[in-house]
Amino acid sequence: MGIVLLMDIATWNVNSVRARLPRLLPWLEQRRPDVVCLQETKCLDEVFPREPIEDLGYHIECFGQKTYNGVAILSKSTPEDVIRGLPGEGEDADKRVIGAIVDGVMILNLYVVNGKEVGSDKYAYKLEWMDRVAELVASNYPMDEKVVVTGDFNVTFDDRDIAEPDLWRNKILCSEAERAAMAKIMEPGLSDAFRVHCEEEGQFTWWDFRTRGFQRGNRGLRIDHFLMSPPAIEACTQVMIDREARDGEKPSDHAPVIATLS
DNA sequence: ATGGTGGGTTCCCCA
Repeated sequence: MGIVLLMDIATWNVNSVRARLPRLLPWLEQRRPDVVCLQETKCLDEVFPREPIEDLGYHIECFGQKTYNGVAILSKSTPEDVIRGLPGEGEDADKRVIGAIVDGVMILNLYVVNGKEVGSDKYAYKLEWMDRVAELVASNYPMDEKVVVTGDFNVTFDDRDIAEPDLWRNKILCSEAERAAMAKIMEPGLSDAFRVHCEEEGQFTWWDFRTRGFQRGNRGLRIDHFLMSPPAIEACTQVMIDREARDGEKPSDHAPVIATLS
């Protein structure tokens, strides 16, 4: 008799955890995910809004900075073996990585560098940063364990992940080098869990505020992902994009994505 | 259309 696992793991780029509290708190109450990986929390750990989230029964592990970036893991069970940042980083490095083991599942939560524009300095930084993530995954995450690498990857896999693929051809979030960097992260044995369950095009997780892409006919991209090891893929029964959370008053520009392991 | 909107901070940056 093994342990019965029934676990909803969510990922959500909230674009400021403090600004998003009026959406995050009711969403936690409604969806009650067991684990929530947040990105772009945009605050120092000492001002992370712990109380209202703890009141809903969540442990909080956060790794933030002022203004930019910031990640957190909320979990109903106590997280173990928490890691913050990439190996060898200095104190001033971007806060983009937090990991933990929750109920035996090895979770790695990433806010991947955006990269601004193909060929820019930030683009080079993105590729180099993703290379370091690949190193971490290859050396510290055994593929015979349940491994879930999730977050905002700022990379699409193929044309199905892009509302207007010809407009985005070889642009940021869609270039071959970014996709190769994704493939390198996944090389030890991770798969795109969403595509195990859904082959359809037009399934997006991010819509640009500036072009009003959500309101103007679902003009989005799929850039928030669940990469899973074979035992996690085996346990994963569905991956759903919660479009409702992208609608309404003061949403983030990203929808949450929820994976169920059973 | 090299913008647009939104969040955080500072008189602009990042997405």
